[in-house]
This record gives sequence, C-alpha cells and structure tokens, in this order.
Amino acid sequence: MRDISFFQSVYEVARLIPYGRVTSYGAIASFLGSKGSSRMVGWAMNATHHLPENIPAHRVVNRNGLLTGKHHFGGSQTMQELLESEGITVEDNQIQNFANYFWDPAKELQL
DNA sequence: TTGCTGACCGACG
DNA sequence: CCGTCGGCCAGCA
Repeated sequence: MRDISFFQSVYEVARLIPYGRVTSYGAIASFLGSKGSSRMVGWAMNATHHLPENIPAHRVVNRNGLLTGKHHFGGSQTMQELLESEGITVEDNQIQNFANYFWDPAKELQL
C-alpha cells in the first residue's frame, strides 16, 4: 500500500466512498489489511475534522449500520441529515436497509 | 519516554 | 442472550 501510513489509507478510502453509499470501520480496516484496527479507522475519522479536505466521514458507520459517530459531527443530527440528504433512510441513529447501501472497498474496488 | 484512550469488532462464558 | 475482554495504531499529557 505505497509509502503512506494506515491513517492516510483510511482517508483515501473514505474519499472513495460513492454518493449515497456507506461503509463500516471494520470493512475499511479489513481492506487495509488490519482487521483489528477498526478503532483506528474511527480515530482517523475524528482527525478528518481538522483536515483541510472534505472527508465524507458521515458515510462511515459501525458494522450494525448504527451512527455511533454522529455525536462527533457537531453534537447534533448533522450526520443523519447528511445521510438522508443522500437518499439514505436513517431511523433511531440506525441506517435502514443498511445492506443495500453498504459499500465494501475490497469488493467494489476489487484490487 | 511511558501509558492511557478512542466514532470498533469478534470471541468467550 | 448479555456482559466482559483483548487487539489493533496513533495522538496527547
């Protein structure tokens, strides 16, 4: 994976998430080769806040499709509104029909 | 420099 | 079924 660090890889994958699609921390971590480093993906998403580039961190949720990180998007329903704005149905902080919107980098990118 | 913590996930009892 | 624990890498005191 080039000379970039794990963090950099997370950012690139996050930017590659298509409009109206979502993925999970574990999927990204597994795609990067470190399945157990799913926590680092979430931490990387936290770092996107101070990044100059626009990272669609709202498209990254946990394995259950639950918006665990919505509290970090300004402490409001920003994350949910962004997802709904992309045509994704979110109810009770959980993505409805999650499997339909799920975007697996290892599968879609097919490297 | 050492140690804790963090937007998770999977295994075990 | 539900509670607990370990693991992963990077940032910060």
